Amino acid sequence: MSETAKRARRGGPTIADVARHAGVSSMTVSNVLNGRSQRVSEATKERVLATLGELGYRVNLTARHLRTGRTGMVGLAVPDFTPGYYSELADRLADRFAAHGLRLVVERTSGRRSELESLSAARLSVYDGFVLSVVAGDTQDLEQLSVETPVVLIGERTVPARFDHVLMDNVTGARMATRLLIKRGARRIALLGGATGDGDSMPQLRTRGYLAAHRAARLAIRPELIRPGGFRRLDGFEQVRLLIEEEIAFDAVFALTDTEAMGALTALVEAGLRVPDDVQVIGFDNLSDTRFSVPPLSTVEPGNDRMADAICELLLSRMEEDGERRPAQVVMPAARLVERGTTRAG
Amino acid sequence: MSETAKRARRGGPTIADVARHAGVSSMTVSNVLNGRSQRVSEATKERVLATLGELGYRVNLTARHLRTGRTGMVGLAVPDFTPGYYSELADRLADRFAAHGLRLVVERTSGRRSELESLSAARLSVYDGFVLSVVAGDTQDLEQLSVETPVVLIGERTVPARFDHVLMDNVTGARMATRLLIKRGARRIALLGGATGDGDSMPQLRTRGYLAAHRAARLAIRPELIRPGGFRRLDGFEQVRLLIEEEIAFDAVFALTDTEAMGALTALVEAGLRVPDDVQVIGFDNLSDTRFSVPPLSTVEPGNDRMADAICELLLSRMEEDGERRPAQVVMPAARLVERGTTRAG
DNA sequence: GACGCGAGGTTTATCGTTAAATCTCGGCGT
DNA sequence: ACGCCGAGATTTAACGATAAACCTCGCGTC
Repeated sequence: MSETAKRARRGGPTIADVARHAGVSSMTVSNVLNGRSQRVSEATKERVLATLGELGYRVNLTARHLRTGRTGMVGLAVPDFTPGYYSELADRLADRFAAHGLRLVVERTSGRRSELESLSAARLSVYDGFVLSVVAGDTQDLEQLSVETPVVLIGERTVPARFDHVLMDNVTGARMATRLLIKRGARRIALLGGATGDGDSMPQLRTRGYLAAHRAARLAIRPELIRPGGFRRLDGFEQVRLLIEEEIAFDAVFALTDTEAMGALTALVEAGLRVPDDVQVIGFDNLSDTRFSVPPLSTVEPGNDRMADAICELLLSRMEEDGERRPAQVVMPAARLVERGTTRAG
Repeated sequence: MSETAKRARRGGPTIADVARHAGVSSMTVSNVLNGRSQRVSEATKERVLATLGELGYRVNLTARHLRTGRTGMVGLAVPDFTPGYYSELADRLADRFAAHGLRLVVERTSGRRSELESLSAARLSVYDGFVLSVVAGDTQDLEQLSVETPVVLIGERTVPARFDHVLMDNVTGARMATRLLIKRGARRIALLGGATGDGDSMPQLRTRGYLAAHRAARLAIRPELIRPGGFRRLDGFEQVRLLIEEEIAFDAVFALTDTEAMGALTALVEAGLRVPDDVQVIGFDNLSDTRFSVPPLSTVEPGNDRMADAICELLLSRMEEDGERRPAQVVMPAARLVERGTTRAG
């Protein structure tokens, strides 16, 4: 009776229920569940397994977690769910963690708040490990963040030295991209999403590469070609339209992200400009979609697979029994150019 | 000493630690934490709050969950992180649940296994509610799925009547899209991603709408125009290329998803065909990106916002104290045409 | 015959939090 | 003087699973 009431209130049968039905102790059931077969005879094991199936038992992960301290879940915080760099990263990471018996779950760093909200709160306690992208977050907040959950940071910001950190070589990548455009004949390269200043945000770093390539080639920097704004498809589209509308001459576009480059491409086609004959275009990130634009987009491959590998390895090593002691590491794979159809042939 | 050891082993301070430092009982701390201020005097409250900050206490969600049965988390299972439709859905849902103090976390229904893996296992026990898209999953498996966690299904498959279910009007939407193309003069409409047969998978349903519109217009159905395959950008791109290569005449394209339509658009442009003059194009889903293609894509809006509303409402009502009794509901918002630049003007 | 040993169990004590019941004590009505 | 009240706390008992310590035999050994 009280048992029925319990069942109705919440949850299915517990280990104790199974134990009672099978005429054994809870621990024996637990041992069967966890495959500790040395401690259980073949006969009892059979009996327990039968009862397990009969009652439709499901392990309660929350309880197990409280006791063992492991959930088998790794969290990934992304700025938003829209497809692009982070969804591809998520897929890559999910594969890798799955290979280690861990499941990846993705959370959005809620719209307006800083990422830190998603850390500082107790939210982390649910995960065995956490991957956090530091985009808008303030380095300050990170400093005073104390968590026991292993964390790997991704992103370009300078972060406290105690964190493992995986990042792209933004400056070099951007310099390579710009240099390629110059080498292929471009003289007036529009920079979409650019941001000057000596901070270390992604746009600032990539802009720095853009500027460095210009200086190296002794090419004048034209401030009117550095277009600020977001990095979405729409932003690329609008910035190119504005350039044309304002009659600012340009013969190449370096968009800070592939998504933005795709938008730029669209605007160019719409305006009747030929790519790469009239205007060359290059992006950054090497998203899988970029192979299927027209023409296929030239871009910077920031070492996506190596980054995913590194994130996974670093986090796993921290999650091990005594991996806590190892000093924090910084991994920055080399960037590489992918020349496709939006830049002229060498 | 033993306290230090404990701290070092795992986790920060517990309620008990705080209580000891503040010279009160655990319950008093708990009451302060949960804002049950009627039970705590102003003075003690101050003291506890001070100690809380001093020790850097963070609530352990797992323990709370075990005790209260609530996590404050809602799960969403998607087939992949990358496709556009699910990312947009996830963003929509995250906003809505956030407004109710719940956080949405997204899981991938692991690559090859059926979605049911993500349900049948204990994984669900972590969530207060779960949204599951039934794409490849077998209806059979769903039948024998017994969980206490409230679940809302999304997707086109017929599902057991005991589940709340939100779906698109695939047939009508596809019929409307096809009819529009015919009305605008199309006579040979290629169907990308089509699948005949009387199943109720998304492609089959949308194909049914395509066929129905043809019959209604007494327009011959040409089997060579029904192109099977996936629904990604690449698939749309390749199918159009194949059509051209095989010299199959067509004057319109109905792509089963917007993503695929974008790929088709690219291939058409590349082939020098003008849209919508030579070939009209229409997609399905009304992804936000489609506004920024060239020309902007005409498409079918399946009622995305209403679907998100419905999913949220249904799940929330099930999550309430005694919402379990309400009979299961099926919600299917009306589809609506969005005429943009890839179809001719009326 | 005392002892050790290991296979196959069971008991006990938590993990951190909270619902519910219980305690304490000064004030107040009759 | 006695009972009652209620604000402000405390104590107790879970939630479900499991690590660690502890039983209990039957059997082989010196």
